[in-house]
Amino acid sequence: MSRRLPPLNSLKAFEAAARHLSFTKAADELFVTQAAVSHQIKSLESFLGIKLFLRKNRTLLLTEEGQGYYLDIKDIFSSLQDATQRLLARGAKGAITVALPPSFAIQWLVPRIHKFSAEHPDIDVRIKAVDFDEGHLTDDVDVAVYYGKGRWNGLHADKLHTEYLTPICSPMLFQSDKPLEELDDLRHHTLLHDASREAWKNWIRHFNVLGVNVNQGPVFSHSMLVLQAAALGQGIALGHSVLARPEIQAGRLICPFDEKLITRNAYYLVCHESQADSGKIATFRQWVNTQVQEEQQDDVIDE
Amino acid sequence: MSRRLPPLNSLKAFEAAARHLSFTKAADELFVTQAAVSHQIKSLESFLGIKLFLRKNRTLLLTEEGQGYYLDIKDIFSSLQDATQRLLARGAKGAITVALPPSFAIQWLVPRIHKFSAEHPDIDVRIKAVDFDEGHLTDDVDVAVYYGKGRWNGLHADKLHTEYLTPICSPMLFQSDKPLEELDDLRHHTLLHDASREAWKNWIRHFNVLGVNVNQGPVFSHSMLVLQAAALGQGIALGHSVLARPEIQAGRLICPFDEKLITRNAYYLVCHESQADSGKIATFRQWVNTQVQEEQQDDVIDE
DNA sequence: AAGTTCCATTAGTTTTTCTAATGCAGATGA
DNA sequence: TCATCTGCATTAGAAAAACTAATGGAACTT
Repeated sequence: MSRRLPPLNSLKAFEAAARHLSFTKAADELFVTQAAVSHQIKSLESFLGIKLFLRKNRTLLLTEEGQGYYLDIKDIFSSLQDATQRLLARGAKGAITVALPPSFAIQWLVPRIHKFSAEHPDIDVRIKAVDFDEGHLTDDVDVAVYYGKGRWNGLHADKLHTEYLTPICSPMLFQSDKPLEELDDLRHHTLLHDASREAWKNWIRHFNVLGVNVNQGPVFSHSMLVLQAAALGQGIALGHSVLARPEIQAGRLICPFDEKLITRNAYYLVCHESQADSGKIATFRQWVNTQVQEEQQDDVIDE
Repeated sequence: MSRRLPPLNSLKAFEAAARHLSFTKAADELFVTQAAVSHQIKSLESFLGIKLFLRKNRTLLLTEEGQGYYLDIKDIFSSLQDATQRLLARGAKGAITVALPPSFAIQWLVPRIHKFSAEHPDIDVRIKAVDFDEGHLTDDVDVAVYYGKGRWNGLHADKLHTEYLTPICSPMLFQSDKPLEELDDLRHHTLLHDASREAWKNWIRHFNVLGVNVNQGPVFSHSMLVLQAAALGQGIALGHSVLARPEIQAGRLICPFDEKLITRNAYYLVCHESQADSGKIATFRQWVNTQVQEEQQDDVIDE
């Protein structure tokens, strides 16, 4: 296939120059200098071996050949514009797949997603709960929620909530005969653990709580299970503020203490850097960020 | 007009990569490395914010969006190809205007131009005789014949004939009673001058001819008039080999001496450098050069 | 398990494109 | 009619884009 195409960037200059019949105006439009346009046109003319413009005294005219070529090129640019527009429109709607840990899905995204769907009926959201791994941003997943420090290579990450850890338990437990007045009273209670006992261990150490055996109490594989156990009065969990929030607001869980340990990790909404700012992904990111902001403002007002 | 066009050169890479479904093959086609294609595609995808390819294990696939875009882009490139082809075809035929001195037109081009027209019926030749000036390669003149040293700024020049000057006169004069056996006999004859008397002056000096008064004899404004005067037996002209040739061949003029002074100047076919190698101008140049070559070969054989 | 095949990435080079400063020629205008 | 302006061309050098060579990784093949 003999594809001797003209230098494409020169065509851009040619189209503008022919439209304005002025190199200077074309240059303004393209945000370059008049000299740049002059160079480009010259290189196009010399590639084609055909004069496209007649440089008259003070006006610029198209040659016959130039006129004909301009009409063609104009259409071609317009087609390209259309095609690109269609592509972008297509990228702006359709399905978006979100991968995230089940607990975050249940406690945060699912209760809110209907609002997104109402605002953006074009975008069909698919929620894919995955056991946490940080490798889920694959071909069929557009965005994911990761828990971590916010630095992933080649990925764009929006921090969602500033999280803290605080003990939570059923209100029944709080009213029971075992005291829960001060931190040291934790020694009388069962601790409920999430995946490992590290979280409680850090918390206890940080607030210098005495007499607590952190190695006791059941370990659950998922945060949701811990919350469930706590709600059922089986012990005291160390609640993530974000995940526990709905249960606390519903009154099924309470925070017996005011001590809050701000975590170094947080939930992040991540996507490929290159896709962060366009189409449906940008739309989704924007919506999520707005949600989070509104909630954190509410928190401030609550306190 | 919001023209956010994608980077045009990336589109070239995209089209090839999508057609081959392989960056490596696209790179081969475009005579670049695979890395270059990879970069271009990446920049296009990041401009659009949309993944165009799925990089699978060992195969490359277009995404849905990429597929749609490819079909559009393919057509666009093909339109561009067509438009450019049409333009070049148009540049290859149509009218060609030649500006040249009247004498050269009459003695050389006009007698031969019918051959060109026969070989290239698409090209309509227009001959514009102009009094010599070297400024005639303007907008409506495609090629010109200049007399000079062959160096004109920004112009392409093909040397036509190696010229020499030698006295010429009517055969009648040669047979008359005034002798014309050796150079010094020139003193007995009228010299016919072309525009100025410099030419004869140089010739006389170069061959060390004695006793000739160069300041005598009529001066004519055009070479043609000198030839005409010589043919009518009014004196001895200093003939340009190229211009006098037809008259000599026809027997209306003869060269009484063998002394020939090769000129520093010559006739050149000139055109704009940028247009020299394409379209009808290239065709015309090629034809003229062929003519000249054939004639000079004939000359060699004649001698 | 070693060898392939393809694409991605990195750093550095080459090429292209652009700019700033002038030049030039033909209007325009006092 | 002389100075000024407007618009394109040209030049040399700066900036940006494109490309290369080398290397790495992942998933096939043998």
